Amino acid sequence: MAAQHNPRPTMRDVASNAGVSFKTVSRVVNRESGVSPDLVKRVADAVSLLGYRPDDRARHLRQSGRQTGAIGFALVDVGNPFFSSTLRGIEEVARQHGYLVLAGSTDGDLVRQDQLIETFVARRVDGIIAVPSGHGLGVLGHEIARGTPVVFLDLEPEVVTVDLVRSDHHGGAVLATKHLIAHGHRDIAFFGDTTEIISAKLRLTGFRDAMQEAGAKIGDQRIVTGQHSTAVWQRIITDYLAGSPAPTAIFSAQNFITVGAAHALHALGLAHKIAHIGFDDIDLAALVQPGISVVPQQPWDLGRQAAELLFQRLAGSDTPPVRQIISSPVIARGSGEIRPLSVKRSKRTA
Amino acid sequence: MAAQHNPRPTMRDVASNAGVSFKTVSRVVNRESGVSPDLVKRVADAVSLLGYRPDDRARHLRQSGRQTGAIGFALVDVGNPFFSSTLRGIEEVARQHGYLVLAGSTDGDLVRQDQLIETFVARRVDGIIAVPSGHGLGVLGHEIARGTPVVFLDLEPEVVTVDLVRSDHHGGAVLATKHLIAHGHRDIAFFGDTTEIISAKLRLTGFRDAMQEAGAKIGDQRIVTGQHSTAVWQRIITDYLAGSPAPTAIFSAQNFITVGAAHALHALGLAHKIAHIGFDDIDLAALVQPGISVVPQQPWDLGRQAAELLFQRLAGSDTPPVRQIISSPVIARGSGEIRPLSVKRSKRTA
DNA sequence: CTGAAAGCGCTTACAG
DNA sequence: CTGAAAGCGCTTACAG
Repeated sequence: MAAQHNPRPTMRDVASNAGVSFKTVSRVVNRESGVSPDLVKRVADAVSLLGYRPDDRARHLRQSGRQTGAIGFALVDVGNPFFSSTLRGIEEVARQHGYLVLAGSTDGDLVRQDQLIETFVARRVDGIIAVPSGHGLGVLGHEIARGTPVVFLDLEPEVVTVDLVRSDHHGGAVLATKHLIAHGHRDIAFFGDTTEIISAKLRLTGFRDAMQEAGAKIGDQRIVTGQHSTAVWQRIITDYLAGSPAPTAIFSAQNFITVGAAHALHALGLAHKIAHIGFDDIDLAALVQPGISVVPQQPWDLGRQAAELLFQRLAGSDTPPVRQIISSPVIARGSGEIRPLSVKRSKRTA
Repeated sequence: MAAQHNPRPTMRDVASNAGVSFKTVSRVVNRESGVSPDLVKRVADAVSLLGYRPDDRARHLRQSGRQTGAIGFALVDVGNPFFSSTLRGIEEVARQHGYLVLAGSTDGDLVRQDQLIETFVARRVDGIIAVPSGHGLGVLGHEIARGTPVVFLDLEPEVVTVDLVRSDHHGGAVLATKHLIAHGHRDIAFFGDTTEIISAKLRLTGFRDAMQEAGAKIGDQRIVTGQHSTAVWQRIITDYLAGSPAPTAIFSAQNFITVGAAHALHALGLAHKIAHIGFDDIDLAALVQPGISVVPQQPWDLGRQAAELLFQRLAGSDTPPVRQIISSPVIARGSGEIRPLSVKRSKRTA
């Protein structure tokens, strides 16, 4: 049934081929000193003849309590460039330490997150980096309580007892909103991820806070949140802007939403009329007319730093939990500097 | 030293807590039938009290020869959206089968690829999906010979004895080149990945073939290949176009290069003068002025299909190797339809 | 329905 | 310098 034709050779197979005890094979494979050159050669020959590869599972089993050389990374969606860049950053650090990264997408769903964490635990990863679901910690909470080294990335649950690296979601959203306000806007629409995602909630709160500080009212329909693809966001925002009283500016609080919003604005011919700022940078944002202003993140650095923190824990550090919160200034490219139309509520149809 | 404070409970710990033999714990944990409800309850309570999690490594060890529930994916760079979308597609299929995906970046380097494959093998993955390095198969070749199910993705080594899923690199490049030729171009510059990458070589060959078929000569300096970041490509292409005799059109044969090329063209004010077509689609390509014409790929589908093939092998299929080669037509958005300037070689400086 | 024995492929003590 | 024994945490036969 299985495509595995011939079973893999074991140490015993190598040993009998080389005419030594399998303990000697173990010594040679692990490059322990004190084996006669003659035997080393014979074993090495047998290893390459048979194509022997040690089984890490068996190896780690006996070394119970020692490290297994793998860490897990539970992220929201590897298909999102933000998270995949983050993964790449983690991978680089892990590789320097000789570690493998097990990664999986949760889509922000606690059930999927729990499945993933269980899988990591079943394989006895040495530590976990996680973008925790807004629905709770689930199994991850047990692992933290048990003492498994965990670092949170991007998101921050209410109670944090472990290391954390994330962007300043609230502060970034405040900056973005203030940027629009400074350019004369008071009627701004906010499009963001579902507030079940912690970072999305923080960004929304930042928007509200900045608006309130400026004494600007947020109309009933001005906040739209949800979990959608770029294409769906484009449709939602197109319908929104084509509908009655359009805002003078929009704030798209996530990379896919920003792409959708840009498409909507262009399709409606409003790209030069309605101001637009995004959270998270995207390719080609500088080349669109007008360029899309954003508050960027540094996903690669976030990943690197999270991994550095995790490996410090794995090395035995027991300092109090670290909180690294990274801010970035607005990148002004044009779309965020459009001033409100003097004639408000210009009528337009798609 | 290790942050692992209290060691994980084992089946024996659960057994002594529940007052049963550890074999009974094994039965309950594996939901085997024929355990009295009373014992099931006592064991279940002990499991949750102690926070017992079975150790998959030990489990698989005894089930020698059976499947371990993990597959490996050796890709070039998870930070590249093309590959991360591919990974996401694989992940979806793997999840349906209850499998975990171990993924890692090779950067096209055979040494890194070998390290990664060795790691996969040491963990006894059931199968491997790989974007093989142009420098050879290395350890992967041994694994294929040994009978490990392997599927190639995106790239195709010279000798293929396993399943393969990839885009039609040569045909896509021919289409792109013909598209430019059909719009009057004969002097086209090609920017591509290093030809050590198999797909890059195929794309270059497609370019050459289409040019030759049209009777167009390729000038000495018209082919530029290398392995660079977007920013470096931008600089290279800027310098190239700012230098003497610029081509009337350019073909950027990879997503990062396309982004770099677009930036270069815009910075030089040539975006409306020199035609441009890319291989692989990118976000916002339709919104730039002019829109960037491309031959797209479907990375998500490539991943899904590769995974489907692998799981068929894991289920025991032993049909001859499958070759799935996917083509896409040109998406014309403007940049690829620019006609050559009547006044050739307009002098411009950056 | 429940359990004691043997073994998966290795490493860790212990002998010689 | 080399090897026979015991054990890692489980599952697979085999007893009762």
